[in-house]
Amino acid sequence: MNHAQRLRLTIEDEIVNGVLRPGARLDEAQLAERFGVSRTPIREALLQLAMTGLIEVKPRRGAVVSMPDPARLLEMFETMAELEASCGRLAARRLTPEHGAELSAALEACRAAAEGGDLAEYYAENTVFHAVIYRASRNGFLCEQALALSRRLAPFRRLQLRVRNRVGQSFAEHAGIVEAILAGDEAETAARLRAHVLVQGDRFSDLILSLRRDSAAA
Amino acid sequence: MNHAQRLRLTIEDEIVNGVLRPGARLDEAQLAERFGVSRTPIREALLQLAMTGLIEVKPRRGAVVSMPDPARLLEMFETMAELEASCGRLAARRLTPEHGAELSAALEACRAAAEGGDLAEYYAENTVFHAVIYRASRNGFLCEQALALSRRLAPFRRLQLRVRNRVGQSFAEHAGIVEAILAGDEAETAARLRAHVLVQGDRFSDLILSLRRDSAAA
DNA sequence: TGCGCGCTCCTTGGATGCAATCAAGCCGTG
DNA sequence: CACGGCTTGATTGCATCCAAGGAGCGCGCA
Repeated sequence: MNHAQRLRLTIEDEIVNGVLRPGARLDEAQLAERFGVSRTPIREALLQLAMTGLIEVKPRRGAVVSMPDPARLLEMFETMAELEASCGRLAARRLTPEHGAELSAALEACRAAAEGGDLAEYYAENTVFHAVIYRASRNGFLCEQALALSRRLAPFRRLQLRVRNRVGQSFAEHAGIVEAILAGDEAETAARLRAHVLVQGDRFSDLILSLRRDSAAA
Repeated sequence: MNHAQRLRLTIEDEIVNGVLRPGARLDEAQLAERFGVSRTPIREALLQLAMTGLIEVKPRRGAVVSMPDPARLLEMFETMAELEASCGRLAARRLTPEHGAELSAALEACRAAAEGGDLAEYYAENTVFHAVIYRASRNGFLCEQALALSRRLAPFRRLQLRVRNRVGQSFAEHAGIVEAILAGDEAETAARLRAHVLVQGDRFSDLILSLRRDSAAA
């Protein structure tokens, strides 16, 4: 694969996984030195990331990891909720036995992680769970869109699970969602998924406070 | 604005407006000469367009305007239907008098174009009509996503209206959608919008045939 | 004559160098 | 002492140059 593509994936990973925080500056020369390449592939990678919305390039002022204001973040979460609801609705309509089994397995993994009390593990299994729903929509394109927005929101969702008792509540919602999908209830699935994702918007003041603290610490 | 940005917008426009057809090859040197710049900003523009999905760059083999296979195109239209349904649902819930007025005005413009029998004009007013619905969702991010996918599908939707009597039917559906939104009926709005967009998938064999003929002619 | 191998040329990918622009700091003046 | 303009420095943006990798073509061999 190309340098630019590998760099793009690497930088994207670092943003998604929280190594590079929202607001962090991305200096071309610095990145070039770090990866041992010239500025050209760095520039190409940054431009591509800018198109996905993960970073922003201000003309003549370089690139920074996107830090949407709270209002926009809320819009993004709402859009995520709509995408997930669509995936879930289609999954409920078209569920194959294979996807049903995957879904149940992912739910069990969430249960195990929740009972284990390991936040990082629950976060990972939660991600898998949602990805299974995307795939179960049996619409590859929609699945890609949902994954893309999910990655874009990852830096912010990461802060959500710390809210008190959120893990237990989240798992309960997961269980309800699976139940609705297995029952083939499209409307119920969509409604539950919407609510599940939007909770993160309801708890919004917490998130804003976390962001403020993070950027103050940086 | 930058050269790369202007080039991106220009090339994007040419793809959306059918000047550059799906499958067309995008030669860097050729484009560079045509726009009187070096290959660097051309490369940057092409990479950005690749991230939006409008074009595909194959390593060492250059860029071509994306030509999704029929199955993927169907997935894309289905996703578009879901996005539009979401926009419509939110619009029905949150409609302001201003957006209501815009919606009625856009509907009237569609009526005029439909009665005038001008396909190009109806196509334009149709685009405006849908854009008004996106905006009426009062979610700027969702609106952007819908517009982006809409542009990406434009090269293919363009072929749809030629289907016999489609304009009249399309307008009737528009009227029904506006009615549902003004009534604040979320579920009805979503259902009607889904059906409206998916008609383009139902007529799919026509589209495939058009594509085959076009690529044979090219 | 048909098939396979190798060569050459064309295209892309990356590096480097140069120019333009913006930001910040400094000096002068009111 | 404060404010404004200028200058300088750093950084981006573009052009040019070089290398590497395929694809197509021709030649040779069976």
